[in-house]
Amino acid sequence: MRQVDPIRMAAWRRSLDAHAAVLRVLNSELEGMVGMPLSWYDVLVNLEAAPGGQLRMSELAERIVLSQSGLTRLIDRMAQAGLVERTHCDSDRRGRFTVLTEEGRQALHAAAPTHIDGVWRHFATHLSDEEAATLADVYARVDAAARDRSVEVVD
Amino acid sequence: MRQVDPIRMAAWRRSLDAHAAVLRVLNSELEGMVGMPLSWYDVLVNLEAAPGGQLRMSELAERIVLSQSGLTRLIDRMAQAGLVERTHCDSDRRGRFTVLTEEGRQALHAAAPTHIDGVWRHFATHLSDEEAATLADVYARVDAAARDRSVEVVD
DNA sequence: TAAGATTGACCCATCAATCTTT
DNA sequence: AAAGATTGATGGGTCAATCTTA
Repeated sequence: MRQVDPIRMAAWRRSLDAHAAVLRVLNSELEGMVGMPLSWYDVLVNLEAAPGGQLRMSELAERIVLSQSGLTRLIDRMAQAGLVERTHCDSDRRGRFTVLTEEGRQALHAAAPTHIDGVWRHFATHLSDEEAATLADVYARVDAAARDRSVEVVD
Repeated sequence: MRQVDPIRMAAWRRSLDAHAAVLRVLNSELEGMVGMPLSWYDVLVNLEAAPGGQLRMSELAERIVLSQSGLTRLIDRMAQAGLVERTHCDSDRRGRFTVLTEEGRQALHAAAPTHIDGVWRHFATHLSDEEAATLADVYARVDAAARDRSVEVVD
């Protein structure tokens, strides 16, 4: 069992609280301005960045860090709202694609300015260039390690 | 409306995903090893650090970034399990205190090694000393700004 | 009237079980 | 039997309304 030094523990606690606080504000602003929860926005962003505007359910679930069942229900609601559609995968008929609709693309573009402005005001404006680079670097490593628990060694 | 440069946006997205992934692992490990969710652990840590092992509901809600109603229900469950008790505040009888019980203190000490070890393996071990100091510093500013939305200026 | 806390109605996520396809 | 996705049961969170005390 390892100990964690005070500086690293402070980094952990501060980042936890700050993330919770920022997420709460961003969610509330996006919901209030364009009536869209942040979880929907994340799905739309990932779909638009994907080739053909479509992703497998399992792939999408992994990207937005959501359980498969949680994603099924999230996509249910978004499909109900017309922002995405489901199609079958020809090569493997167990799988399904979630496809961005034109309406979904427009909703994303309508929401983006509010969201990006919020990220600026509540997060990015507080970082120097060096700090931003450090965060991007650090969290790329942390993220990769947490997602790939098979490399976990008790040490 | 501001734009956010690619480095800061990368810092934001990476930190979001990494936090979600790390929280998921820590929660799962704590739940599996000692049968306690992370939300309970956070409450216990805050109570133990407070003078007299007690905090007002509103104060506790703010610290763990939870709505007041959410906290009421969280404390309901923890009191049911015997880890905390509620008392009334003499000077202002609208308010109530949540007090750490001896059982709660023991549960915290039983859970701490697992949690601290998890924070080390999934987060702290990936940071250099300089990076840890940077994160603690950055998130102290971000947290303060997000909590105090009254200082928010559209700019 | 306002503040602190709680409750009711509702939304959303997870685990375990299930169904289909490989 | 295993993988991809979905469903049922359940736990836990938020907003708006309510109750009590200041």
